[in-house]
Amino acid sequence: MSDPNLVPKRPDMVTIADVARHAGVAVSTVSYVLSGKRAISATTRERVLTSVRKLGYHPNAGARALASRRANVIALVLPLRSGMHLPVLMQFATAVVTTARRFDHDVLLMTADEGPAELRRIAASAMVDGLILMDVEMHDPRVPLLRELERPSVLIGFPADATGLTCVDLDFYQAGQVCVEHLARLGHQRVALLGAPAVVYDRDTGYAHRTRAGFTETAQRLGLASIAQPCEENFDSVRRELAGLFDRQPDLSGLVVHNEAAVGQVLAALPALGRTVPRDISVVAICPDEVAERAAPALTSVLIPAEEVGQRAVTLLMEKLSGKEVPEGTLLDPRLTVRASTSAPALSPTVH
Amino acid sequence: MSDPNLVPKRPDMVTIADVARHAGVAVSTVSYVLSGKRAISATTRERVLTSVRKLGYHPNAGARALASRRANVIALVLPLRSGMHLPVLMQFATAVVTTARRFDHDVLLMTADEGPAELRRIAASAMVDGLILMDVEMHDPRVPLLRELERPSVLIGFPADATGLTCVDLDFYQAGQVCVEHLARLGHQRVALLGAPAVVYDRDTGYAHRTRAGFTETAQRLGLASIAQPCEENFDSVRRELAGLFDRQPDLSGLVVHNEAAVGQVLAALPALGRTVPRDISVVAICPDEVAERAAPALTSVLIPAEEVGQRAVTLLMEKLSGKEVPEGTLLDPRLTVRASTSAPALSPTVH
DNA sequence: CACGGTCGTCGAAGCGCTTCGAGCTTCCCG
DNA sequence: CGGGAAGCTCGAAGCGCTTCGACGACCGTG
Repeated sequence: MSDPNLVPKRPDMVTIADVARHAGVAVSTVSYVLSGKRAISATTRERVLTSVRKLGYHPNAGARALASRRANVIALVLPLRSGMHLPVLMQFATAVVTTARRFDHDVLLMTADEGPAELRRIAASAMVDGLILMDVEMHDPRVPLLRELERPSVLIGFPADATGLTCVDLDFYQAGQVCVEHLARLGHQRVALLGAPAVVYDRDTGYAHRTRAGFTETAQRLGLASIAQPCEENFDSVRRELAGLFDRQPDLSGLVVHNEAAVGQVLAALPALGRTVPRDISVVAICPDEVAERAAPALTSVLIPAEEVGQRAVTLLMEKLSGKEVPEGTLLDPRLTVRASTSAPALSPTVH
Repeated sequence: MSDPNLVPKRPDMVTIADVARHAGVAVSTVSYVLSGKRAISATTRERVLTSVRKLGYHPNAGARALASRRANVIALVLPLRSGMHLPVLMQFATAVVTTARRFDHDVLLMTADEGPAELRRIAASAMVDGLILMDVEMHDPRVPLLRELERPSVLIGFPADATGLTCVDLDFYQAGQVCVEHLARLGHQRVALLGAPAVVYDRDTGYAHRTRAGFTETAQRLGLASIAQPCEENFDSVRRELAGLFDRQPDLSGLVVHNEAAVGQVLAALPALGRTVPRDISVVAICPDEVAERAAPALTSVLIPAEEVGQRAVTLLMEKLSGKEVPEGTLLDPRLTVRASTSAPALSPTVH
C-alpha cells in the first residue's frame, strides 16, 4: 500500500507502467482500457481511468506508433505557389485539422515545394498514416508517386488521370455552368469570364480549365456570346482586361469572375470604366461567401465550399485507412447565392 | 554471399537491420554513421551509405523518437480567429515549415481553438520537441501553460508579461512611430490611424495596441494632431469611419492604415469621399509588400516581415532545443518603403 | 617489448507501447 | 454436479531505433 513505487520517479513523463502500478493492474490492461480493443470490466475500467486522470497520463506518441504501426497523424501538403488564394487555403487547412482531430489524428504540415522526395521520406518514415494533397495539377509530378506509395492519400482537385486515386473537389464545370445559366435566365445575351492569371492556366490547373469549359460550353448551348479572359490580380491588369472585353464586346452585360483576389479590383474598375453594377453589368463571382458578402455591392456568387471539401477529404482518408473502399471521385455541387450584383440587363443594348 | 537474408522480406519498410546486414556491419554502426555521433572510418561509412541508398532506407520516425527522446517535430499553433489576416499567416507558416526542414524538423499544425488541453496533450505525448505559437494576446490563457510545460517554445507576438518566455515580433511601436515621422517629415500636421476592428483591440492583442501607442505618442511628441480609430473591414464601415475622421478633422492630410484587409477599401472609399491620393491625403499602410504594391496607387508602407519572423522563431527554438540561452524578446526593426501614396500636403489646408 | 591510449566497431539493454496467447473465474446448461 | 463457454486479466514478446560499455587492433612511448 505504501509502496514508494506508487509514485512515478519523474513527475513529467508518466508512462503506462506508472498508471498500471497506480491502478494495481497489468500494463496490458491499461492499454486495453484505453484502446477499447478488449472487454474490460466496468470497475477495472473506472479504476484505470481514475489513475490516468490523477497522474495526468498521456501515451507516448512514438512508442504507440512503433508498437501499433499507426502514427495517428496525417500529412497535409499545401501548395503555396503563386496564384493561389490564401484565405481559401486556410479554410481548407482549418477544416482538415479540425476534422482530423475528431478522428483522433494530428496533422503534419508540408509545403509542396519540397517535392516528391519529401513525400517519400514522410511516407517511408511511418511518420504519417496517410496524405492529403491540395492544389493538384492536371499533370502533377506527385501523382505517379502516390500510386506507388504504400500509404493512402486523398487529393483535393483532379489530375488529368485520376484512376486509382481518390479525389474531392467542387464541381467547377457545373460552377461555370450555373453562373452562365443564372445570367441567361436574367436575360443577358453577351457574357464574359474573367479568370485566374494566365500562369494558372499554363500550369494546367484543373479547376481553372474546368470552370472555363463549363462557362464556354454552357454559353454556347444557350446561344450566348461569350469570351473567356485570364487576368492578373492587380488593379491595372484588371482594368486593362475589362476595357479589352468591352472593346471586343460593347454590349457585354454579364461578367463571371473566377479569381478571388481580383474581385475587389473588378468592382473598383467597373465604375472607373463608366459601368455601374448591376445596372450596366451584372457580376457573378466564384469565391468564398465572406468575400462576396464583404464586397460592395454584395456579389451574387457560387461559393467555394472549402470547409466541406476539407472535411470530406479527411473522412475519405479515414475510411481508406480503415480498409474501406471509397469512390474515386467526389464532386460537390455548386450552390449559387443571389445577391445585389446581378439583375436583368438594361433594355437599350439588347434592342440596339 | 548468397545469404537470402541479404534482401529484406518486406520490400517496403526497410529497417536499420536490413541496412546493417546489407553492409555487413552492426546495427549500431549504421546508427552512428547516420547520426555522426561517433567516429566511423571512411570506408565503413561509404559502405553503409551505399547500402542506405540502394535499399532506400528511411529511419522509422516513431522508433527514433522513442529511443532518442527527440521527435524532430515542432508544433505550429495558428490562431484562425476572426480579424487575422490570412495571407500574412500563411507567409509565417511557410517560413516556419521551410526553416524547420533546414534543421531536419517537421511541423505539426495545430489550431489555437483547441485550447490549452490540446497543447498539453501534444507536449506530453512527446510528439513534438517544441512549440511555436502565433497571434499571442496580451493576456493569453496559453501563456501560463507554456511556463509549466517541459518543452521549449517561442511566441510570435508579445503577451503582457513576457518574463521567462521567448518572443519575436515586428516592433510595432516603432512601426507606428516610423509612419508618423514619415508623414511629419513631409509636412503633414494632422494625421489619423485607421486600425484593426474593435474586437481585436478588445481582445488586447499586443501589436494593435503597440502600433497605436507608437502612432499616438509620436504624433504628440512631434506636435501633430492625431486621431486613432478602429475599423471593420467591409466597404461601408471603412467609408463611414473615414467620413467620421474628416468630420472630426477637416484638415486631415495624413492617414496610417494598420488593417491589411481594409487597405483596398480605403483606396476605394477615399475618391468616393472626394479625396485624391496622395494629392488631398497621404496614405501609409502597415501591411505585406505585395498588398502595398498591388494597390493603386502603390502604397507607401511598413512591411510586416512575416518570413523573417517565421525564420527567427524557428532558429530561436532550435537554439533552445540544443540547450542554448536565447534573449527573451526579439524585436525586428520596421522598414518603411516609400511609394506613390504619400507626398507633401496641399498648401491650402495648412494656410487655412 | 610491454604499456597505456586512441580509434573503430560490436552487442545488448532498453525507450513506452500494443498485442497475442494463455490462464483464471464465473456462469449456464445438460 | 460436471464440463464447456464466456468474460477478464495477465505476462511476455516484440516494434525499430539509440546509446552505453566493452573489446580488439593498432599506435606511439618509455
